[in-house]
Amino acid sequence: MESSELRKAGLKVTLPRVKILNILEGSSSRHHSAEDVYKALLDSGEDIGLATVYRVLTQFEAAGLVKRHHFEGGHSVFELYEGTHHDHILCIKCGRVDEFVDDTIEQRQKAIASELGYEMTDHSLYMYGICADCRAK
Amino acid sequence: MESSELRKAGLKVTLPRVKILNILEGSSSRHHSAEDVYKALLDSGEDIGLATVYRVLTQFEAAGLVKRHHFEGGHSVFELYEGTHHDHILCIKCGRVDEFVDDTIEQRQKAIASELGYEMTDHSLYMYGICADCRAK
DNA sequence: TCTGTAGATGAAAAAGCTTCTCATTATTAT
DNA sequence: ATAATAATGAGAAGCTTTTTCATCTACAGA
Repeated sequence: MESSELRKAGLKVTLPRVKILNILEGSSSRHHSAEDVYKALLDSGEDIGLATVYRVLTQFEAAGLVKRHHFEGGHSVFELYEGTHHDHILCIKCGRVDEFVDDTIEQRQKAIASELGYEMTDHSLYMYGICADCRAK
Repeated sequence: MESSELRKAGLKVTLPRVKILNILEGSSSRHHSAEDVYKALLDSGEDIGLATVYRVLTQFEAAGLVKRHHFEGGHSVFELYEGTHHDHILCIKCGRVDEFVDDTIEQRQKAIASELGYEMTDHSLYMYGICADCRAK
């Protein structure tokens, strides 16, 4: 059960945190805005405030349970972190998101960071385009 | 003079637009938030509203004079577009920004987009880390 | 050069998204 | 069970950015 994940993260096991974790784990889509999570909570009859959703997601991020992305458009998107880094490509028409990993790119990034004297802590690669479905229309 | 750039972009040559273009062109730093530009205008004695700064920067972006970046931290950063794409690495301690281009990465990106069925319209790679200076401290 | 009109501006209000405040409530170690 | 500590909800507040609207300006044509 999820409580162990929460305990491991040093977080008290509370109803909001369990419910939010449920939503992140048991949803067909992998990327959620805070608003998405909040609406899903309302839909399932939970009376949890938006402030709590933001707080909990931020804590989850700090605990490494969740990764926060800054897709274009201003708002944050959260994704369960499952131990594997990957990058994203988004369709600007329909919002579809695909994920990928490319070792060549990963290695060049590391090399570039150290060439420039940086100790890399994070990196994010977003590509934007029009997906096959939208082009077919 | 700058008026030709504005005319070429189909924009009337107005004082706010000329001044803002001046700031973008004649500044030591290449990356500016809207607030930065606004403050620079105030400092040089111009009485131009923040709303106009945003409007003008957005128009410049649409006209291809400027590129908008979404660095982490919520707000947009604008950079004069000089015909060459490049990516960024940012120091999370001091805010320093370095730029780089890597053909290997560029080509892998194109390949990945088409493998996934996308027609790529844009891409952005941001790396975050601690620069040499900050590590030395 | 004058003038009309489409377009640009400033100020303030509004709109998102996100965080903070604080009184109340729930969790957990004892 | 209880005390101490942390979490929650509701609303206010904060930030960045956009919109509204009345006023003003650039510039094409007379």
